[in-house]
Amino acid sequence: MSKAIVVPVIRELARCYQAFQHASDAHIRRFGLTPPQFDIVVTLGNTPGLSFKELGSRTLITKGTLTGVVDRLEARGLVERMNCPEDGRSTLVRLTPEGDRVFREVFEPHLAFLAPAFESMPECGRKELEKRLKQLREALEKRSDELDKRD
Amino acid sequence: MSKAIVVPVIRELARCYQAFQHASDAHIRRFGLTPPQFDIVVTLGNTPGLSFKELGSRTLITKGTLTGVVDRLEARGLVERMNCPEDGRSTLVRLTPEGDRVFREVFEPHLAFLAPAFESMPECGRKELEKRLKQLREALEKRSDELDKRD
DNA sequence: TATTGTTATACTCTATAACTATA
DNA sequence: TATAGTTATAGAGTATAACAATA
Repeated sequence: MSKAIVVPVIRELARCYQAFQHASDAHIRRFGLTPPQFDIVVTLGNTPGLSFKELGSRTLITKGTLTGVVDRLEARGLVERMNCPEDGRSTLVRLTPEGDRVFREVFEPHLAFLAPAFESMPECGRKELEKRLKQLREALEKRSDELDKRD
Repeated sequence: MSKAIVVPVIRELARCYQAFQHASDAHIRRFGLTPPQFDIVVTLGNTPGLSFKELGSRTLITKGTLTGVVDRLEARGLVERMNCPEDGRSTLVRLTPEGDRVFREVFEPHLAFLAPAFESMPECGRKELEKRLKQLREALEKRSDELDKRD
């Protein structure tokens, strides 16, 4: 019976992520960014720029949606589009200096704000959690591949 | 330095939940439900009905949004509104027989589909993960309370 | 032919604030 | 006065499919 095994862990995973989201969203909105926009800014942070394809696969935002989210960030001067020298079909997105400033001003305080929650857990507990989450993620990704294969 | 502590665990938490979402969303959409709609149906499953207030706090959907999501589920005949006998201001939402049927037909296969990912982890690993996630969640909830207090 | 990104469409979700009715 | 839910508004995200340019 799969239910007894799956439900308790899923519930905790979902509730934990929701708690994270809840703490994050309220904090992020104070800086005038939506969660997907914040996701993009953070993903682009400390990179030389990423293609739409890569940005999409890292954030799980599909390409049609991504165009819109990037448009809005571009309109606000936080990111810019660049032609990709290696592949004429590809467009790179990178943070502008202003975007980089926002990344640093938003991301660092955001982490500092969340830190107490993580510091309350012993070092070994965090390591353990990290390891188990990684295991589960990899197993879940295999399930997604399985679903894709059915099409 | 908070960054070194927070980032790796958050990243794994986020990636793991994304992997779960990714596997779930694709699966759920095959049944014609959006993720928030599925969330509502699952939350109402095996209950005698919940008030909007309770439904909102369990799913983290704010009240204005919730009205719309419930409207769409009601239009499809999956849920129904009922007056609350104890409090005239309150409205209860519960699954219709059809909604209950969908709950069982969608939720069980959904779990069965995800199960292999969880079964790949040893029993003690799941328990450990569950425990750590709960700890982290409680700590994160405290951070949210902290943010609320500032207003 | 396949891939990258854009555009177009239609709908859902979202925050927010004003509103109604009950308590 | 406070609370539960609705309505109104405006914007953002979403899936999907058709499209252009390049590989």
